[in-house]
Amino acid sequence: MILKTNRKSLVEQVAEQIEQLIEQKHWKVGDKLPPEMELIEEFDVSRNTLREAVRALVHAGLLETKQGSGTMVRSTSALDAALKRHVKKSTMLETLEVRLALEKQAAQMAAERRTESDLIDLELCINNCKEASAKKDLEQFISSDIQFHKTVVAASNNQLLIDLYENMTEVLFSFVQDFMTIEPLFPFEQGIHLELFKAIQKQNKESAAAYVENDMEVLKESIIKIMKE
Amino acid sequence: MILKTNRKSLVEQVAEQIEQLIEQKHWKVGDKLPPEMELIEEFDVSRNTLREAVRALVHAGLLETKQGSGTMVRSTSALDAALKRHVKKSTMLETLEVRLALEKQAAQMAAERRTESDLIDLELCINNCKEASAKKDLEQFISSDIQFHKTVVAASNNQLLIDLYENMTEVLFSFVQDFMTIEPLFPFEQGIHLELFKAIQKQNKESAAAYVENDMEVLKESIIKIMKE
DNA sequence: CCAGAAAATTTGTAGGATGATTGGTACATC
DNA sequence: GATGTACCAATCATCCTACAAATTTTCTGG
Repeated sequence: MILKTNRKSLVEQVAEQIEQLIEQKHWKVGDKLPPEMELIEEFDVSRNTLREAVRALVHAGLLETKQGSGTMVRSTSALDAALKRHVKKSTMLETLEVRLALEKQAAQMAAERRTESDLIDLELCINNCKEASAKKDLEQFISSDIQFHKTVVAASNNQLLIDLYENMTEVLFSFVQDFMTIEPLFPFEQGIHLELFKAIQKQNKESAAAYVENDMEVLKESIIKIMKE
Repeated sequence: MILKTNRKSLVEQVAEQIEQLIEQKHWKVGDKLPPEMELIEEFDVSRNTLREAVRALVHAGLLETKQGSGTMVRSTSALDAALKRHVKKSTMLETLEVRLALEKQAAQMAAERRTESDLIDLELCINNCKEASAKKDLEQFISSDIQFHKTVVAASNNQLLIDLYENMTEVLFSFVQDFMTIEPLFPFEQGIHLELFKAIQKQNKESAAAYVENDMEVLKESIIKIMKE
């Protein structure tokens, strides 16, 4: 067996190290990286090499550079940027369908694995929604609603699923938030929340999945309706 | 009102153009890009700027450079590389669960939307599996099996779903292909194929989903079993 | 203290020089 | 003729210096 010629380029080595330092929270989101000159000395490479490494991570969405100011950490994961770019080429309905797939699975897994702490979190979200609904505060309702769904997915305890779901949700709502009025849906959404919560509490997989499907179906129809106008 | 300084860096502009040229099939997968010097002239930028742009796309997985040889197009989508990097940090079971979510949804959608042509494709895959099974050809069986599942997902007609599913599948099988012997599963897999095909043919959503779930459950258990050894 | 100018800092772009790797060619050898 | 070797050309990798442009910090005159 012959070993692969695995000699990575200097640029890739530096990029990898920076990525690791970000992942290990040595540099956190929002932090400013040391200026090029210092990094050059630390990594012991030329300015070109360092710049190519940094530029690769900027393109990937992890870093952000501003001329004259410096380089900042923008995100800990390159998946966000790549998914967003890719999803932009898809239609809203396609994205919605994928989100449905993920949330349905997540709801079933949440029903199986939910802890007491998950239930407490979910109840908190439900109360926030109720509060927003009483105040007719659309913005708070939407954000609480999203938080509820995210909390359901979080209870699945599958990090990959959580990451993908959050991306889908984010992209979807950046699509619709401008022209969508979901106010008439308030009572319906709250009903779903409560039923889904009960299903997860009782660890009833099938009915949890059914409620998610029901919810998505309504959301889908209202999106289709809006798009026809 | 003053417009934001929307001036993208030269590097990003060049990278974007190259990305577009790849997407528009001006440069196809496997093609060799012109050497740096020519690209410098075409884009009218400095060597550094061009190299930073190319390097960003190399890191994203779209291009591949070999010293002395040139720069080749490796993929048309950056999602592949990003997902792979991200999924590598997940466990195999997490990946499997996401794949289940996607395929279950896809099977239901396939049952609703399948065309006659989809059915023909599926039958072809089934026959290939049968053939491989008769010859005890493990490699052909696995590749035909994967092809069958991909064809089911393709019948969903949702490109985003298809892209995500293919990535999950690819990563999973690169995990297991080395040490997994699924030969004992031949009869079971073929049974599932046939039942799933019938469900899709009869446009029975529920039973299509059930068969996928059944299939995945068995695969999951056999993976868990192997990992314990 | 404060506004505005000046200086320092930092990233962006340009161009050149040298080294390393790859692919191919010509030629000698067997 | 097949094979191995030496050489050459093309191409990317790395390093260097220089200057431009944007931002932040410091200084200065009132």
